[in-house]
Amino acid sequence: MPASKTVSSKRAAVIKALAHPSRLLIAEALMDGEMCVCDLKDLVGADMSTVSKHLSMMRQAGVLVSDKRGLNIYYRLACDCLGDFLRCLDQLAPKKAKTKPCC
Amino acid sequence: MPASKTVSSKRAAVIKALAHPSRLLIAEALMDGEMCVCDLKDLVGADMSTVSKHLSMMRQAGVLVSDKRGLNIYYRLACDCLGDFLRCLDQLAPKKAKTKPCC
DNA sequence: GATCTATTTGGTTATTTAGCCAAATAACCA
DNA sequence: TGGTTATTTGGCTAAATAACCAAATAGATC
Repeated sequence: MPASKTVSSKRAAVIKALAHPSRLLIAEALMDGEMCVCDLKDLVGADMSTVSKHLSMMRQAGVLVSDKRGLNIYYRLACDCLGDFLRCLDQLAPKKAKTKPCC
Repeated sequence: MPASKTVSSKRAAVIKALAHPSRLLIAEALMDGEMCVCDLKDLVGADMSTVSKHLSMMRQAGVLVSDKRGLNIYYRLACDCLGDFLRCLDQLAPKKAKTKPCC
């Protein structure tokens, strides 16, 4: 496997961690600050075990960081740059239709 | 389905278009300028039909734009902002290990 | 019009992913 | 200690994805 491909694999794993509606929703919500799993479960509207698996996948990819306090586990974005990342996204997939698709 | 979720679905589709080693490799290569399918096939090292399906998926997501000239079809990035997007990625998934994972 | 070339499309198969339920774990409180 | 709450893990099934091959399409060129 060429070096350029293994690099792309690592990077693709990070992107994949955001490439699901629920996971992206979680990432967007965490831009405003940390949240615990039960709050994220309410946000996503899925089984807590499902949300938990999304979260551990995002943590493993390096996108999220977790922190246990009392009974709750709080998750937050690992990197501020994710905000820019998501804003770039809006240029490609705008919430409201524009005359030109991008840029 | 809540509005925030449909928005996340559209955005997730864009991210998904980059969330595969071959597709990311393609996007990275296209940062240097347009390429035709047969060149991208050599880059990725997969069957041309496989590459073609990746490309049409990326085009549908709004990430790529294509342009037919003569017998060839040339693909290029739809948006310059993708460069920033990928650079942010490097902070989360660096090519070389850093002491701290991010930021 | 026939043929060549580049690309896409359709079909099939193997693999991966996402979801839920039930059970396990871990921390707190009585 | 035993119970309660929050979260994770394991197991299973259904759905989505990626890969290949073969066939179809669409332009060039003869």
